[in-house]
Amino acid sequence: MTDEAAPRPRKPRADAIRNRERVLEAAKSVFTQGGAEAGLEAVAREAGVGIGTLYRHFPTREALYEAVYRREVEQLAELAAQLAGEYGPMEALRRWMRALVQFVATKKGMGTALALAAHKPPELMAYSATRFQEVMGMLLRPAAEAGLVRTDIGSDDLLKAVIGLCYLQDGPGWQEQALRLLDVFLDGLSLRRGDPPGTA
Amino acid sequence: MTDEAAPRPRKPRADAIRNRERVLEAAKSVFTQGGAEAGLEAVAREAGVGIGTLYRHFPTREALYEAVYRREVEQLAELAAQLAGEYGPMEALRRWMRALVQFVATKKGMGTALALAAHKPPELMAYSATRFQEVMGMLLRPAAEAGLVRTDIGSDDLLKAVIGLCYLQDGPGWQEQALRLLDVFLDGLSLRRGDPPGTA
DNA sequence: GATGAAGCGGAGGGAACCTCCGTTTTTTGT
DNA sequence: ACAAAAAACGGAGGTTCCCTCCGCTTCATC
Repeated sequence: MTDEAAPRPRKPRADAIRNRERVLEAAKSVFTQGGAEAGLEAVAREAGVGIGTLYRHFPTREALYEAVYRREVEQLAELAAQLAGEYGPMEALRRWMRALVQFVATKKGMGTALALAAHKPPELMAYSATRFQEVMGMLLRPAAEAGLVRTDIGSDDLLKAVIGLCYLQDGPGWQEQALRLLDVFLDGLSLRRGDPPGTA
Repeated sequence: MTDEAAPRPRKPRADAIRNRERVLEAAKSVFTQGGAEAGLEAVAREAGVGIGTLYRHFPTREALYEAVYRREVEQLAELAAQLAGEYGPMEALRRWMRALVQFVATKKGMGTALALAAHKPPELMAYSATRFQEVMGMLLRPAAEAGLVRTDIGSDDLLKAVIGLCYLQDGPGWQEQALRLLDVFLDGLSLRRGDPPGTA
């Protein structure tokens, strides 16, 4: 009942962190390839850890799904920063949005599974939507300031547009089509016509 | 290779039909209560048939999901005809839309599972959307002809509205809220204000 | 009724889930 | 550098569910 004093929290163990990361990597790979209901033991094997370790880090299947998802969102956000440093505003924007299409693509196979398990996705959705919008803004602003794009389209519009483009489609070969439509859209967004946006 | 002549198709057995129906009924109950990943043996038990029988009728879990879903869509359509005979246009419409809300409610728990399993849902979605729209039209037309509702709202709008109402919400107590919103919406649709829509 | 096709049931082999605990690794204190 | 203890590891194995297979029963037909 007396509140516990400072019990000197330990530094987290290095192998624990490493293993956690490995499992996430493996899970992403396995789920992407084998569908969302792939065996967890397969994930553990791929990660080179015991099944017990997997369960300690992610007590339920759903927890694992969620962690994978969050990690990918984060990586996508980091990609934006990287692209912004490497390319001009327009090209960075284009490349990032392409990556976003692919992200959504893999999620259509797996994210549905996420939605199923628990009903925690509301918070998750909000989280990723916010995160993505931040990133979009980060990429969009420089382009706007350089006078390269229309200024009446906000990052929220842009995000919705991409999601919309992806969710309208469904057949095979769909991804290509979505990417094509994305290019059209970005051309429309751009203010300078005529010069090929091509390589760097 | 020679095309087969008329091989005298047999009349389907009575017990087979009966059992099939029983399984569907049981599946609906079990899935609604215990979630979409409830054991299939539980379904068989509830239906009072052997597990083998279940698997003969529905070779995969997903096939069972789909059949349950289709059946419910069909029942909901029949309900419309019945309500149209029993109540006035406005009341029939209201009652049916309430049933639709509840339908969507159960589907949020189970339909997601449906989406997961195979990627057949595009066709399923189209099917039910079409079916529902037919029914909506059937209920809406009399109300419109009797001058009870605005005529600038079509059955497609109405359907989308309900789905929208349901999908915006998520917390507990959500269903009540959706029903309340539905009432508001229907009041807005109606041309005669002031009289309580209450009992029959 | 007789007959045989169609359907029924449930035992059982296999796969996946997840817990539990003896062993190993890492951190911390000296 | 070393020892002690906390934390994490691995995987055997109990449990649960999946789904096939086949001998028995029931129904439609003749």
